[in-house]
Amino acid sequence: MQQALQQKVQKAASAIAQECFAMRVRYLNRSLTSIYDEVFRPLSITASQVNMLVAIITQQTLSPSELGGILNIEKSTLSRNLDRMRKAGWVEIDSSQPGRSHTVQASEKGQALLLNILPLWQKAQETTCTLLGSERSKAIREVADHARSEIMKT
Amino acid sequence: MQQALQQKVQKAASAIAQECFAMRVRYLNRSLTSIYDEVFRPLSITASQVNMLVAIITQQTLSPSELGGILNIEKSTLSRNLDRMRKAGWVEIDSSQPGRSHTVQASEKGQALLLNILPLWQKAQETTCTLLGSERSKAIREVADHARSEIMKT
DNA sequence: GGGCTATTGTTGCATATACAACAATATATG
DNA sequence: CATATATTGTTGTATATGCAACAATAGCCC
Repeated sequence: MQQALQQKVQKAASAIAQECFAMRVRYLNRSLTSIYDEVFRPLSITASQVNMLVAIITQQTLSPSELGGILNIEKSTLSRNLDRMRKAGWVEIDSSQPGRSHTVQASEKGQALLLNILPLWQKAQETTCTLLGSERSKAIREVADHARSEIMKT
Repeated sequence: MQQALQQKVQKAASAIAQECFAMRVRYLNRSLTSIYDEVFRPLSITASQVNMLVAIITQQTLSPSELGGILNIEKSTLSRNLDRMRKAGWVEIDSSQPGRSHTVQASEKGQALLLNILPLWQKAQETTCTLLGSERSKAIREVADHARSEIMKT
């Protein structure tokens, strides 16, 4: 490969490495998810599942598609994630009205679990805050909440 | 379930929903990754693979474990991701010294691909900047780069 | 009402991710 | 030098994620 081309390639790689937003949120995702997954492990629940459980309990009852809208999770992903949580006994899914939009809600077991999750979550939250610093932690909230409001518009 | 307990559960869920960092970076990850995946689709490469290719080209040559350190990706994940990229012909993996640390580098095809990726990446980058606003975009960079420097210390 | 379209959910397939266990090698320590 | 320990990489297993295609239903327009 020519010298000139090589330099172009290097410059392109450097530019992307120094600027890319996707690379950065993906890095943060891996790093923070591992913190939360680790503290939740004694309860055999993942960070992803805690997120879903929290959203379901907050909303009391809702359809899978509404939940997908709130969390911006694709319907097929949600379908299988919910199925795992149903098998674990944390949520109940009412598919009685055939074909109609299903309803999802937390079971008693799922609600009780959340109370055990809370102190573990607080620990992970603190670890994260220490890692990022409190100013940057606030920034994460601000950015994500803004993105969510923008995405929900559409 | 008792009324008092129900309230505790609701409060816990609200607190987590309003504060959780993991929920937020996971949301951003899904939202931004889909923007980049979409623009890269014509080249049959994913955002994750672009990240890896960029890191490899920037470093010129390095071992899988070094790459894992840079991107904070678990070694087993990396092993399989690299294998897919090798099969696609974008990287070369030298395992000649048996048992010793392997070396990874981009192939000519991989380097040429990066030049085609660049304009698509710029488009995704702009879309993201419009979605987040330029101040918040800067904040993402600041937070992730700080986290990376903290994590690299250890 | 009848047909067209949009919404909702599932399934097949592929990639991304990580833990645990393993194998092989490298390094340190006595 | 020999053994104990640490590093490196792969493989088995499981969850998380999304696209495409499909099925079923709901809603709309005439």
